[in-house]
Amino acid sequence: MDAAHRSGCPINLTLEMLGDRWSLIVIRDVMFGNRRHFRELLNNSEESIASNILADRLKRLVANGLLWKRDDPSHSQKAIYSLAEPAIQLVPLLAAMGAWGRRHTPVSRELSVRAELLENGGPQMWDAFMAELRHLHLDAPAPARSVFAELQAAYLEAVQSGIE
Amino acid sequence: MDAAHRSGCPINLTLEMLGDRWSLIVIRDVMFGNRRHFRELLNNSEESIASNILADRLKRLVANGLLWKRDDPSHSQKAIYSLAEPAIQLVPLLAAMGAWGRRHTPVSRELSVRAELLENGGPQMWDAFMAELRHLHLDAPAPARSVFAELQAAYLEAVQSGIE
DNA sequence: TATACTGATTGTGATTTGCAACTGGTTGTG
DNA sequence: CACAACCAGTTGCAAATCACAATCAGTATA
Repeated sequence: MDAAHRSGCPINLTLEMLGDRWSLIVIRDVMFGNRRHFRELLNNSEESIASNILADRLKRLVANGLLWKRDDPSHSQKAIYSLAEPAIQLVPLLAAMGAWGRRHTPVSRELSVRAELLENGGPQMWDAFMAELRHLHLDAPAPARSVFAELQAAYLEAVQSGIE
Repeated sequence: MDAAHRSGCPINLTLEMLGDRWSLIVIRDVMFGNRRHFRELLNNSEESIASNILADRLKRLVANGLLWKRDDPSHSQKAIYSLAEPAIQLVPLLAAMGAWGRRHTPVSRELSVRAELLENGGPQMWDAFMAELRHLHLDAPAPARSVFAELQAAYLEAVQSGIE
């Protein structure tokens, strides 16, 4: 085992990889917001991440095999970040986090409708979502159901009904 | 909403409360190791937490309503830390973290048998475990099934079979 | 040529972390 | 009663990390 690790406990090792204030925010935005470029992640971030932190986290997540990076053919300087399989398998974890946060923290309604939908959908919905993420980020075929569209629709409806 | 929060997203708010390298380690040790005193948490910690960090985390977790503290009648200086309901509801989240860590990090076998059991047991086992935690940490009646004992037995067996 | 956009880096100060020593008090033992 | 062990922390300090704002050089667009 790598001496750099504090222990071989799965909870500890998960914490060592993702236990900071920004890593899962970045993954959340790539996953649920489909943000694939540095600037998209930087400017559309609800929590306004700093650019050096974002650069550092992207580098670390790529190094740890959670994201992967490729050139954008439309622009020689642009990079496209995608979820790797380990990050896709974080769906149940993020669903659990959303469910817990919805009960025990002061969430806003618009930002929690997706968490609610994902919680109620259960493992069946998570599997469908993961299949879709494999299509969007890896080379898997498109699944019949688009959980992404369902989540977006629910979010947009919540935003709309909040305005009017 | 409190202006101290970065956003009203449930994932973000969960991260603000628990997204550091130690908070969930402390909760894990109270929950799965049934460690209730400061020194138990300090000395038996697999990851060797520093005493000032432990003191800070315990204070924060109590302030945030995840743990609660009472005097130990057997010793005027001893304090007993217990899980509050929000922390008990972290069981599915910790199960998901364990399951992910088991697949994507270099876990040790002894320390991952509990995670495996908890993953395979599914929501039914998590509910039974939460009922038992409510008995151990709150004033709920004792449930018929002891998931705690099942987890400990599996862990001890793994340790045994590793030695011999 | 001017403007905006690309993924970052740099500099600075504030905060958090890790480590070791220490504190004031309590309890059990000879 | 003396003394060691134990109790929950606190203190001091160096190192690492974080947050914020300004900046960078190389594209693309007008």
